[in-house]
Amino acid sequence: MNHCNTKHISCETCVTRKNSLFSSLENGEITHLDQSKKCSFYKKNDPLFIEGSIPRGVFCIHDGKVKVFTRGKEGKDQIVYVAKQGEIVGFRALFSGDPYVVSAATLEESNICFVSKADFLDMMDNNHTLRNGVMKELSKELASRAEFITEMAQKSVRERLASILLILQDFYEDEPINFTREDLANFVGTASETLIRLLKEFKEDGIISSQGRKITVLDKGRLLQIH
Amino acid sequence: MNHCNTKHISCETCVTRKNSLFSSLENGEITHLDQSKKCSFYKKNDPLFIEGSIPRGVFCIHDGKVKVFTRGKEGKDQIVYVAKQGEIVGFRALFSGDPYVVSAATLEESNICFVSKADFLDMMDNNHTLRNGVMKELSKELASRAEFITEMAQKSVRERLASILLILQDFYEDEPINFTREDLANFVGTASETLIRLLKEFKEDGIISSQGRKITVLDKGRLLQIH
DNA sequence: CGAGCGATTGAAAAGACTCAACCACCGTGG
DNA sequence: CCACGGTGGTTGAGTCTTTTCAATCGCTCG
Repeated sequence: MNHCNTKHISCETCVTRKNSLFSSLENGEITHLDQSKKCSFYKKNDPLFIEGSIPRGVFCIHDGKVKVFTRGKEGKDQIVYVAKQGEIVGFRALFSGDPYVVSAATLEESNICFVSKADFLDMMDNNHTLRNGVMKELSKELASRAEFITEMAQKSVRERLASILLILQDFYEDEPINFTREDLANFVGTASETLIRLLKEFKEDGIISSQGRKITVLDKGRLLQIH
Repeated sequence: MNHCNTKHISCETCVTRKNSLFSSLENGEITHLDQSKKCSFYKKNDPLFIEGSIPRGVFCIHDGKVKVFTRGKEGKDQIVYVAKQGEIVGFRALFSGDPYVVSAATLEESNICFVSKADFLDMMDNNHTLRNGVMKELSKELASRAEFITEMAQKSVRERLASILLILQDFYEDEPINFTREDLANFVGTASETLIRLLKEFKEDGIISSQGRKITVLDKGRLLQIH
């Protein structure tokens, strides 16, 4: 493992938790969770889990950002999802009993807690609200993937890039988008050369600006039109 | 509605049910289900539900086949899933409280039972096995969509067609694939002209044969290589 | 018989990919 | 301090794939 254990983050006082799926936990549950979970610091690009391996629990992002991707054709990654602070990653894999079909890795330095499968499933069984939250999450994710399939299958690379930039602008809130060209190409599903040329066009059209690898969306409206 | 109510199909003796998510129901539950559900006959291409409308229950396919699709760019449909006998369609939408983001329609004449949202959620609450089955379904579906995204984003139309033919061959078991070129194009995510040209090539290469709209896979191995 | 729809073909144009080369930046070790 | 190597970013040119548009064909249904 690349990441290392780090100072314990208390669930009880954790502000991130309050806005997460775990917001409904009761005191007893929080205490138990606090005792059994493991907190780790991840450097940029450290893996959380890898396609084909067996799920042993879920990952709770205290701070930082994570990409979820599959290894596609000739080892080219395809990003299917990005998660940030407050999101829980990897619970989808716990129910089927199958190995992961996706991998996850950090996009930047992150603090992430690990909750074992047994603990998570126990909480799911006992806590109705948590269970409903998880079901809701699964449904939303399923819906968003149906839309993403359509996006990928029907749209040109230019249109896909516009959509992804909108997704990422939202994901990064105020801050500029901080993705390598490679990762961006792996999200849009194109060659990095093509991606770079399109970014250049968007830049010339005043739709985005960029400094180094950081991209800022200037004209959201125009991106929506392309998309 | 295009479909019409039809002779009641008894859940108790239903062979289809025994291999479905509802296999775990107990006698009391079956009786209740039997009383409250509605059975209908659907002609080919009749809609089950439509993107944007509010989910009111789930659809249980007694016999027949169903496509699940989104309306994409310029009204072009994108098929994201196909379901057949024994599958329950539409339960993904019940948990989020949001309108459908996909539509569903029959691919052929089908008999399909409708179970109300309240009944379905009640059974979910009370029946642990059903609940686990549903969670498992959701997870599997999520996994398969992640792979499908990668497929669509990274592969050429030719490769995508090969994959889809493999999926459909499995779906149709022994029988020939019975899809309009339009639907096939809407699954692969391409123009129907392109689809037709590629089918012709596959046919010339002896990989498939076709009579009218029916397609038979002759050489699965070669399709796997393309894919 | 004629309308209309799905299937098919052809030709031209647009889009995207590949390959090859080059640049720019950054951290390392001499 | 600077040369070095490596990685990620950028550009150009040629090629292949895919789309688009237009036209034709064949069949079914009223």
